[in-house]
Amino acid sequence: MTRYTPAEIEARWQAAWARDEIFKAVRSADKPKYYVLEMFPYPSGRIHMGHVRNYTMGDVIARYKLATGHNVLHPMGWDAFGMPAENAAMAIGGHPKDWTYGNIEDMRDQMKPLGLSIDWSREFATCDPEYYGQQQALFLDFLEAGLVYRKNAQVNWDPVDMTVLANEQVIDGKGWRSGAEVERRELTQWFFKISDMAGELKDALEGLENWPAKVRLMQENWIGESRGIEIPFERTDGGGTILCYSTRPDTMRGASFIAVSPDHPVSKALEGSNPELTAFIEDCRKMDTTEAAMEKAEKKGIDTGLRVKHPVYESVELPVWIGNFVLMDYGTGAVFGCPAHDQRDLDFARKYDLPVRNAFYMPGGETEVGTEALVPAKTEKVVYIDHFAGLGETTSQDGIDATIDYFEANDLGKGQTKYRLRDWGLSRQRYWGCPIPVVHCDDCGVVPEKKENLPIELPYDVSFDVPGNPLDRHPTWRDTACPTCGKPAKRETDTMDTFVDSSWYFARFTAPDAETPTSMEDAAYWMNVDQYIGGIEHAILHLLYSRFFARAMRITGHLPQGTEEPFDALFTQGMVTHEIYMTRDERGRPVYHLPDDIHWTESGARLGADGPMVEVVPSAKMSKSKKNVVDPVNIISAYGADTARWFVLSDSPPERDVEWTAAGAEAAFKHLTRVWNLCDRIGAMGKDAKGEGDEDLLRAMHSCIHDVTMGIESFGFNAAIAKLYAFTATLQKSKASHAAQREAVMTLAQLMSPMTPHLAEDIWAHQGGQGLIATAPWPKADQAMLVSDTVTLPVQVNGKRRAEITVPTDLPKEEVEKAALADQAVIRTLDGASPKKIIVVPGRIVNVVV
RNA sequence: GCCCGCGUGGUGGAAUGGUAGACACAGGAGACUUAAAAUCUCCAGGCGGAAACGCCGUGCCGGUUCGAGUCCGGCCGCGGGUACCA
Repeated sequence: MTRYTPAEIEARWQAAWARDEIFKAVRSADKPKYYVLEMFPYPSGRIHMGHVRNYTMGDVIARYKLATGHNVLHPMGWDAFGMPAENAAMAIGGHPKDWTYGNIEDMRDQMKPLGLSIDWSREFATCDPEYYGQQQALFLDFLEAGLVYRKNAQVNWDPVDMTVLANEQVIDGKGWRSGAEVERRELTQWFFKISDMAGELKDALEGLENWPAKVRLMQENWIGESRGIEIPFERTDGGGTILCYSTRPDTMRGASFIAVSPDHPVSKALEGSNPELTAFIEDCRKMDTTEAAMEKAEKKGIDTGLRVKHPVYESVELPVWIGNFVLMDYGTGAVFGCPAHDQRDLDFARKYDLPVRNAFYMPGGETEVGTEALVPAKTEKVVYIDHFAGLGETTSQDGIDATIDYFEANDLGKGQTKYRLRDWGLSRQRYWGCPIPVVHCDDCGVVPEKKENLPIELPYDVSFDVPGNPLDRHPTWRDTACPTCGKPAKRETDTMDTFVDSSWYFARFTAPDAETPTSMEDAAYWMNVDQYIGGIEHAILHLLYSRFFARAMRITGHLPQGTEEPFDALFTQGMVTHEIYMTRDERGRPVYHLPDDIHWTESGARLGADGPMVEVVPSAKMSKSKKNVVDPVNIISAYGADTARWFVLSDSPPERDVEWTAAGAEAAFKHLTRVWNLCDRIGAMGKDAKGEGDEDLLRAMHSCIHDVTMGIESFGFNAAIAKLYAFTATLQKSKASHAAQREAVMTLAQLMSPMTPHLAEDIWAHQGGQGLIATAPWPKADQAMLVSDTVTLPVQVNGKRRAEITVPTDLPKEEVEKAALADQAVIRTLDGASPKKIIVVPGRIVNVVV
């Protein structure tokens, strides 16, 4: 008897796959193509369990598609630009480029032993000049097509470090390194005009049938289409009008104030005129720029002293307030407040003693609004009071529509469809990103770089010992000639948001060496991605940006028609989570520790055997910043890749988060050893050995083929594996003939091959299979072997299970009813009562209702 | 705050509106063994009962249905996103 030695088996078969180049993707007309892609990793330095889970799932699909006769494209690359590389350079010295490429080397070395069916010849990193140079070409084409523009926008500014901070670097309103109170500062920045496509991006969601409904819903809400109206309110001081946007113009009667954003032109004009008001606006500027911070902050305001006329009730004047809760980016940056029918407005009105006036009541009751605003569903009927357009009892939705019509007819306002989606700011004041290929010329202004000068490469000789963007203070890099007039000019020092890098890499994979961003021939053949797999945390931004990019690339001639939605099917896997271990430094800030460094003692978790106690924070997504990561390399070296792969697939449903625990890998290894031993035993049988129960074994086999195939197709990997466990047990106990057992074990190996490809190859070879199992045709379930003659039905009385009957599968309903009523347990439960109704669901259940 | 999910034994989880707890981990008992490991067999939601069996049970409250873990409404808890983390 031989032993299961994964290290040896896995190396051997990986070499065999490489030798035959079976994973190399080549265009071919004789097979249907299948493009499977997992979201590419950020090269943090170590692969973690989330990666193993993600890439193993993709690999199962890729290998299954290969076995079912597809021409598979399954590439891998690196999302290599980003902040952590600069942070590492600041923290430990070194260069972001060296750090990143070193990490890529390490991670590739850790990933390759997993035996993924990847075409490594297509690998690239987004920080390769060959990639980001093409990205710069795309930028120039987008610019020419009017898809990119510049405008002012606010950033988090650290006044001590004199640098722009990412939201993640702002902790409780303070800079993470300096501890200084962060201010908002306005900079001129580059934007993609994604808002122009808002309606289309929303409408097209409906066609994404193979996307999770939750992702489509999240995107729809994010785009946030709303039908409303823009209403100009005339200032009483003759200073013009203030344009307000409202989705509830039907509540106009209840309007009791106007609120404008602190960034609104009205606010800016008043700033400095009055110390109190100036202080208020300055205070608003200290708030984080994040939506969450603004929404959670206490709602505050200040009366500007300005007044506007109510557009309908002309005798009414409304005060104009500045409100810290009004966003300049949404609508017109000004709203009218109707406290009776909006909770936020009501809280605001109660706080500042503003009037609360109903625009409607619920039918049958004129109740006054207290601390809760009256906000019924739009489909509910309400009774409008003294409505200018003559509305009485109707739904809010009808009220809104009628009001918009009335306002438009009387030239009081204009109906508008607006979106919450804002344009995509792509400028970053950082070094480690794709340089924006434009030049600032004193005479010609902002000038696009010439394509022949691409790539505009990052300089290597930079330092991170002082805060700020090293490109800004580089002695010569900025100096260039204006592409238009040739005079000395300065390069743009902003680099691109890393989301740009990941918004088109899937297209680049179809022709990674092309001299242009894409090759139309290759894109036409390989696009779209048939199955995209990645974390749910990317449900909105990455996927929405990629959808925008696909459209923009279509418009600029970089992708063929039909690629506007680049991902035909999407699967969002859950995250791998782990407890977080934390101590605090002398300033009370958290310091995180790796699970490997934690020692569990009777008194709790310690850092090292006698070290300080560690605070255990509940499980969260494994992330480098929280250090709650587990190293899969240990598991691979202890048990082999097949065990690691089997384990991550078997333990929980792929879309759900999984809490990592060390237990379980051992069990997976034991099972694979059992399968190995089984193959060994069958191999040792006499070729002509007869036995009993061939039919039963083959029936179980066909049922397993069916269930595993369905499981793989529906991402039910854990359920598929449960079936494989059961079938293995059946085969282990089987006394069938050698021929039947050999067929069974070879089929078992095939069904396992997407999950444990190395072990499967070995069993296949051991049993004398032809060629590689990876390219052997996928087994088909014989329908005739799946049906049985009899079926066991549970019998319920009033919905509670009381008995079981076994009847012929094709027994007519009336006969099933008779059989159920004849059952002793049913008779006992009925206790003489006569059934009112009997429900027979063929093949499933019988329910007797009394 | 807002948007989107999730919640089932000691644990991970299974279950087209149709027998809740498949499969596995941890646990218990047994076989083999001088012994241990390994392997194999069996038990195992809770309460009551010798057993047959009965009652309860899928975060909480209510509803729809012959029948609800699954659908609907309202809560609670946890997680993801919240536009400069990727």
